[in-house]
Amino acid sequence: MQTAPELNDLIRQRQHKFEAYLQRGGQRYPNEAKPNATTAELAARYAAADKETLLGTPTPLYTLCGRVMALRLFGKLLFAQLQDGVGRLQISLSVDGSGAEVFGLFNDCIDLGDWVAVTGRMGRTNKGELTLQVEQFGLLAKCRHPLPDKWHGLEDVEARYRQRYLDMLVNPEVQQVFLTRSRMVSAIRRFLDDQGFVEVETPVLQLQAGGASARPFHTHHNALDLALNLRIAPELFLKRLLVGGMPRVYELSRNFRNEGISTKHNPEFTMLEWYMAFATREAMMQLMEDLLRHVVIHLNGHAQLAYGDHVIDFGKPFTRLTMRESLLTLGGFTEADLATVDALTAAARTKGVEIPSPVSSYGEFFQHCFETLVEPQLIQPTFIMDHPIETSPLTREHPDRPGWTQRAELYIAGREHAEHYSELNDPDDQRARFEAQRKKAQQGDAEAMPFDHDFLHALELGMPPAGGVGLGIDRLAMLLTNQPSIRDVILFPLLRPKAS
RNA sequence: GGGCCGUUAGCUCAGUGGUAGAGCAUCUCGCUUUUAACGAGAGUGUCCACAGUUCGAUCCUGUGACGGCCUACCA
Repeated sequence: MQTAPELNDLIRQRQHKFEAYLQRGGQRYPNEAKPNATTAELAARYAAADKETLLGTPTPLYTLCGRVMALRLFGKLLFAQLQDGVGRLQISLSVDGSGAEVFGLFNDCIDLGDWVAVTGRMGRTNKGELTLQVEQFGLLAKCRHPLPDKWHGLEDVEARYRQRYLDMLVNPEVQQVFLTRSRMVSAIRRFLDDQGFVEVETPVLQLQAGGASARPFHTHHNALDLALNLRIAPELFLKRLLVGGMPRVYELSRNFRNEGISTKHNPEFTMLEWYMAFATREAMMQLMEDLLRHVVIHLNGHAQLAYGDHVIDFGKPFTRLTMRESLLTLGGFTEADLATVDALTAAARTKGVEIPSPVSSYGEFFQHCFETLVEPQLIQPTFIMDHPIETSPLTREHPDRPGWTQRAELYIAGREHAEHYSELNDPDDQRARFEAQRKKAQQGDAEAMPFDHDFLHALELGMPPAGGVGLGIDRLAMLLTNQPSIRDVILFPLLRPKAS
């Protein structure tokens, strides 16, 4: 919300209270506040202390710093809730206990939302509530705007995303989501580090945005007068590091794709990619399974994760199906249906699959059938292997299954979460695929991958056989925090600016 | 990009073709043990914007802005 040029009454009242506080000797935005405890520490330390004990042997003086989040006034006594980022604790001020001057200053000048430092001793009320009995206080930072409803909080999703700070301060559970996300990322890093991987950082600003099929964001470097793109994937740089002799590397980083926004897509998103020399797709699948099981148990305490209406079990071995097998078992197709594109089209039509016109290649339509009929059923972690070569232009062909590739995608909760490959390291093959992409670009495909001569040069020096993985961090965070939209696990999701 | 829905007080929401209400928050008064404290009283609005229809529009119609959900591209 922009501050209106004319202050409304609620804002003016708060300013008047701030001015009154200053006139009565209060300090303006002091910098030296020093808490010696937190609400959570005191609640834990005195959890067992009863009222008489606290009265009989006074506790040390504690100073807490936090926001005033609730006020209950009884003439010469008041209770407030102090929120300090780790918890909430009741505080009280009274004419008897704090003195008329201190009580009056607080009562007259402190509003909901103000940051205060309060000093006092612990006690219990008649109802048994642990309470810091305040003897001195100071205003640290004034809250100059009225806060949302104490009961409902801030529910307007647009306001929550635009003003995440406000969302977090009135909806403390939002902080938990991002705390979980942070712990998840730490756990992933530790797991890979323990496996001998090295975390690296490769360019975000790239001459050519390669490594995926997506439209990039364009930018410009002034001093070099150079057109640059924000990366869409780190892949081609990480593979260069394999050439350079680093056998296990990963990058956990932001990527940028100039595409639509949805509950599953944000234009900037976080992806983990790792590459491991002398490893195959199968080894990558196993490592991914081990990683996810480790992270879920580490964060959750056990391997079963509630997500929406489902309970997802990371404890059992993940299901592994070729895409073809999944169409037979879960898609309801017969061997005969899968024999030709015409048979597949006819069978798909009876199942209500939308038929593109003209019907695409066998492989593209095959994958279309998979996405429509099978993907929504893949709630429990499932690896889908051997994609058609038509939909996987940069992947090794399967040595035993011509027309199919050594690729595997991990599906959880009906969504794609990770990709696993036996990486292509034959420079002649790679050159041919770059040529094919160049043709697509010339035909107007804005997502075709640019021809990367330097990458090809690196491959010509020899890249060891390797496995590679990409894992969507935001989507994993959605799973672990039980959030339905990617915007709920991104602190500041991209929104259109409001017209002023 | 397409479809559907939404936008009313600081917040959460009702509501009406005759210029609008509740709860919380705010203000005043009372109150020294509350837990969404309570009691009495008060104030609070560009009803998203613009245009049209109408004697009269917050309400009906159109256009636009922003958001949500679905869909498309994709991870």
